[in-house]
Amino acid sequence: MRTIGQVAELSGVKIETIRYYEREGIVPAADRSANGRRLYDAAAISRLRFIRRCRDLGFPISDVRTLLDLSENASKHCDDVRAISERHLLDVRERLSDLRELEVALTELVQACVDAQSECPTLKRLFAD
Amino acid sequence: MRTIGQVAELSGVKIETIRYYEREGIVPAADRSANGRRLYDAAAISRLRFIRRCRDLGFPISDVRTLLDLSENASKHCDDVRAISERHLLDVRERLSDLRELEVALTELVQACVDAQSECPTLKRLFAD
DNA sequence: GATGCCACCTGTAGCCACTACAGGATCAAG
DNA sequence: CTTGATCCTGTAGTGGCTACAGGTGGCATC
Repeated sequence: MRTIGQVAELSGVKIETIRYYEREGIVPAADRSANGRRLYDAAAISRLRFIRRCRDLGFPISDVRTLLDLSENASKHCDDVRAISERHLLDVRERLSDLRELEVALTELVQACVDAQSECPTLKRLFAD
Repeated sequence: MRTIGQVAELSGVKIETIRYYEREGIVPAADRSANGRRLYDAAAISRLRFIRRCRDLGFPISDVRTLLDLSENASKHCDDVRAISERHLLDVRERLSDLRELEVALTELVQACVDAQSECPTLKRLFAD
C-alpha cells in the first residue's frame, strides 16, 4: 500500500487532483492508515493512470466516468468504448478544423501588419463594419 | 442610441455577455435612459464587434483589453498589435500540433477497437502498466 | 526534550469567460 | 387593461482543476 505522494509520482496525477477525484466520486474513497492518511493498492494506481491517459487524450471527465464503469464490467462492452472514442474523435477533428481556420486568419492578419505602411491594418480590420 | 437587445443583435455579443463586459470594465459603462436602461452609440457597437472578432480569433480577454487600449491610442502602435497577434498565433499553432497528435492517437485507438476479436483493446491499452 | 522539516490532512477560494437563473420593473401593442 | 417582450440586479453554476490557509503527525537531528 502506497501513500498519496508515491501514487501521484507513479500515476502522474497530482496529489490535489487525486483528492479532487475522490471528492467528486470519480474514484472510490481510498483506504486510510491508523492516522488517517490515504493508502492505495495496485488497482487504485492503475485506475488513476487510466484516468490520466484518458485526460491526456482529451476525454472529458464525464466520459472517463463511463469508461471506468465499462472497465469494471466483466464483459467490457467494446462497442460502447468505441462509440465514446469515436464521438470524441469527431469532436477533436472539429476542433482541429476550427483551429486551422483560425491559424489561416491570424497568419493573414499578422502578415498584413508586417507589410503595413500607415495605420495598423489588424486593428482596422477588426474594427471594420 | 440603441438598446442592449439591438446591440446584441448588431454586434453578435449576447446581452448577458455585454453586461458582463461592463461589469468587468472591459468596455466603459453604457449611458442610461431616464428609466435606467442601457443605451449604446455607434462607437460602443464597434467596440463590441471588435471584441467579438478578437474572441472568435481566440484572443484571451487580457489581450483584448490591451488591443482595445492600443486602438484608443492615436498612434495605434502597430508593432504592439503585431507582437500580440504573433504570440497568439504561436499559441494556436502549438494547440494545433497537440490536437493533431491527439487525433492520431485516438484514430489508432478506435481502429484497434474495430479490428478487435476479444477483450476491448482500448481499455486494455489505457490500463496498461 | 526541543527543534526543524516534510508529507499529509481539511476546507475554501480562485481560475477563465461566460451562462443561467431568480425575482422584479417597465415598455409597446392590441 | 392585459399580455408578453424586454430590460434590470444579483448570485450561482460550468469544467477541471489549482492554490492557499491553517493544522496534524512522524522522524531525524541537536
